Amino acid sequence: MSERAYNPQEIEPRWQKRWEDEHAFKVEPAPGIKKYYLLEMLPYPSGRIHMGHVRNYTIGDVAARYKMMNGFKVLHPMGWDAFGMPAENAAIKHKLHPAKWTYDNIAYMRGQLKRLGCSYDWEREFATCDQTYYKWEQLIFTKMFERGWAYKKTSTVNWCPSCNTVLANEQAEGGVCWRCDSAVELRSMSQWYLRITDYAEELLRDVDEKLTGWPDRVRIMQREWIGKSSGAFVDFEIEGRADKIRIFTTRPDTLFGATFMSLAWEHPLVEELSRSHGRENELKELVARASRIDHQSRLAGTYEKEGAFTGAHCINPVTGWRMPIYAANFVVMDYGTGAVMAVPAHDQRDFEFAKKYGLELKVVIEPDGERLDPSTMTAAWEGPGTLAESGQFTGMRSDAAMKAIADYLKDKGLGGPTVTYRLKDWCISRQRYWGAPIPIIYCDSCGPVAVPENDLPVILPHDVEFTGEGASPLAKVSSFVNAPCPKCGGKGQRETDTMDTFIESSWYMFRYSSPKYDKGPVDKSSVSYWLPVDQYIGGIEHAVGHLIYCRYFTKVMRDLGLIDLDEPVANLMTQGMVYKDGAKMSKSKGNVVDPDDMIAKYGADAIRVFILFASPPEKDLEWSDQGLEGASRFVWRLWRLIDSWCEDHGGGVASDEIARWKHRTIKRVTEDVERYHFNTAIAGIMEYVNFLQGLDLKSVPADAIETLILLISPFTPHLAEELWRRAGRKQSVLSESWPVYDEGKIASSMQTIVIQVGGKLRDKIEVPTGMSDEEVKAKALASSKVAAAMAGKAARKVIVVSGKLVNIVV
RNA sequence: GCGAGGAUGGCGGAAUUGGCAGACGCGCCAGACUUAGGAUCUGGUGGGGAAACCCAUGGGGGUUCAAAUCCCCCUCCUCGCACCA
Repeated sequence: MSERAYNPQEIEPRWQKRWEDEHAFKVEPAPGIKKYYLLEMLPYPSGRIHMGHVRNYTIGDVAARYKMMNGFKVLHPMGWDAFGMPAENAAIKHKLHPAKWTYDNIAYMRGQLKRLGCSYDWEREFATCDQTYYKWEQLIFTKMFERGWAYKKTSTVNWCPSCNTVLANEQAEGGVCWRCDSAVELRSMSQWYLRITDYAEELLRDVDEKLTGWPDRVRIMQREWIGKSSGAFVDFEIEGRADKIRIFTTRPDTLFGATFMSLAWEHPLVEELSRSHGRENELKELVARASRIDHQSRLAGTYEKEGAFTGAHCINPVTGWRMPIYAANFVVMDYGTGAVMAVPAHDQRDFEFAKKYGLELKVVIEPDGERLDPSTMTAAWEGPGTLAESGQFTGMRSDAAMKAIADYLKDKGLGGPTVTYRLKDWCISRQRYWGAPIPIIYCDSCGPVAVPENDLPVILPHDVEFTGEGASPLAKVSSFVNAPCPKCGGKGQRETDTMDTFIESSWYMFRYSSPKYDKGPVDKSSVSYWLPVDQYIGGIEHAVGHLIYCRYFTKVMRDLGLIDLDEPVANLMTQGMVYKDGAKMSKSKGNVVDPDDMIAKYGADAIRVFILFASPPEKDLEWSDQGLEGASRFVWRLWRLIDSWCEDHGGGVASDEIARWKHRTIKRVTEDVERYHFNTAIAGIMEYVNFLQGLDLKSVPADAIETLILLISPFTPHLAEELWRRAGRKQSVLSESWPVYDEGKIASSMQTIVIQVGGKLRDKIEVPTGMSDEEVKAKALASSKVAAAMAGKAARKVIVVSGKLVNIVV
């Protein structure tokens, strides 16, 4: 056998260069031709790609190449989510400028992606830290500001008193600073917010109506994240004061049973009420303990419910009951209004609290067939029932009373029906350098003013000192800070916070449609051709964050008139993680497998085969060096088979059997690729290869081999191109059509029928295809094995499944 | 606690509609070629049994001629949410 050794280290770079030189993956809109937008989630340029990236991009690349061969114009772009903290940390630690660190990383990682052989249109590449990108993001922000969709509000941030800096939540886990382990403090700061809650209802509705191509798991997570809850609000008068306490409840039917009031300890009224009643010491102790409850025990619910009486009372608006006002550690400030009317007889938390502090219970819902006695109850009754001691509503069913009481409150001006969302407005201020500057100038006389479009972008200044201390690094750059007011020309100071990097990744999929467009964020006609994304692929970890924000931005951009689209992504796939030795790959565990090493040793095609074959895309994948060896062996086998055939083939004529195998394999691989079952698609190709290997290659016709090359091309693109030329073809496999199967050629003249007796396999017979059920039944009953199994008993019933099986019931 | 998903050989996994359980691959065993094999090729490989056969898809029950697949109960694992009023 004369054979040339398979040499991926030579073949792969050669084909990668050729694709690049020939702009093989460059696409432009072609009206009238079907398009396909395939997108993988924007990577952060951390330095090197990891196996999770390899998996993500390999899955995407197979789908992209498959669609190309099916005649689609495929938009398959790649770029960089380039702003963010790691760049700044590198600057602090290694004295590298974040821009240099970032662009160096991008250059290296771009090379890695090219070595994987992915089919990206590199001419559309951009980094989100490019001025030409964030300029348009700043424009979108100013338009939102002008409409009141972006606003400032005071809220708390994590502050490390030792490092003298603001910490992100992930840097303050467990309430300690990630760098120095000091206890983290909370500080009030004025920050920018986006009114995502204005879109809560539409975001929720479209989860059901428009995200039909998304996994249910993600849709459920989004629904819960938005967290819509219907109920009523009620205003309670405070004794001796003009202001009121507003509460939200999902159980207005229990209003007549409200006997005290619970406020979050951060509630603005708590301190004032306690002070005016001389009870600030008691409150201080509660706050000291409550603010120390860490995230872990809050989740586990392992801390005790406790509270502090403020000394003040409010009045139940329907009963006139004097309700003591407590600060309670289990009421959270950032849901509803941070105030809860306590109904101890019908809410378990309130029940426990009332027992601890000796507060009164009032039963207002009687369960069916049972009478509740406040003095002997051991738990709250939270179920439905008939209203008792509830004025005009007494005797009404609780479900009907919910609406009736809410409507009554509205009539009397005491409250009314309302809905509450768990979703909160999006805080986008970051006290960081490496982000897009928020384009606002504070003027002493005009207040905050948006930077006009002509003055955009507000460029991030290059020369900044990175100490890791202080609040916003930009605040120390006077040349940046001082700027005239765009309105009155007077003295002004720039906003020195930068934007959350989730903003960049919220609209990049639109920018890819017209990445060089310089008259606005996007060219509307390009967006209408390419969008929505037909297939989006990425990690499940973005199920609520990124995937809600980009949906929100789509609606905002639509309402700003920039695009005509309600949802950015038609179909979503969330791929599983890559593990090694049962754990997520990480430097600290020392179980990282470096893609570069593997490419150098086995070639990209072998890695692609391994990663696709080892597990279906949605499931987690366990890395296996032996599995990779096996994939590599298969690639070698493919090479040898086809190479040997090219060396010496005798113009064979297709036998029925070869044709049957060919068409059957095309069918199987096509159907499996369509539903993203790449592991079984590859298994099907392996079986075909096993079959061909058993033949005298001289008898194998060209179409059998050519079909094989085309079928493997999305999986092992370099190998396919090389072998395609070897087989005498001049054009790239990319310009070939995906093979088509002929159902008529798949059918065999004989078929195997399984014979069961009492549901157990007893024999198999070969019959001509299309034999009638009656004849098959007769043949089955004639089998000697069947006779033995029946042991002389008569058949009570015979079930025949055409072309498949006969089951004889005795 | 609530919600979602899952459990199939030594391992990864397959079985599209209820119809031959274990495709394909890894590993392992045997053989061929070989100075050599961690290369390549051939064959074997769920468990028990000499065999006929029997047992087997986390455990238990059920529906059905027929169940990995449908229904009920239970165990364990993974993920998400969580004092949300």
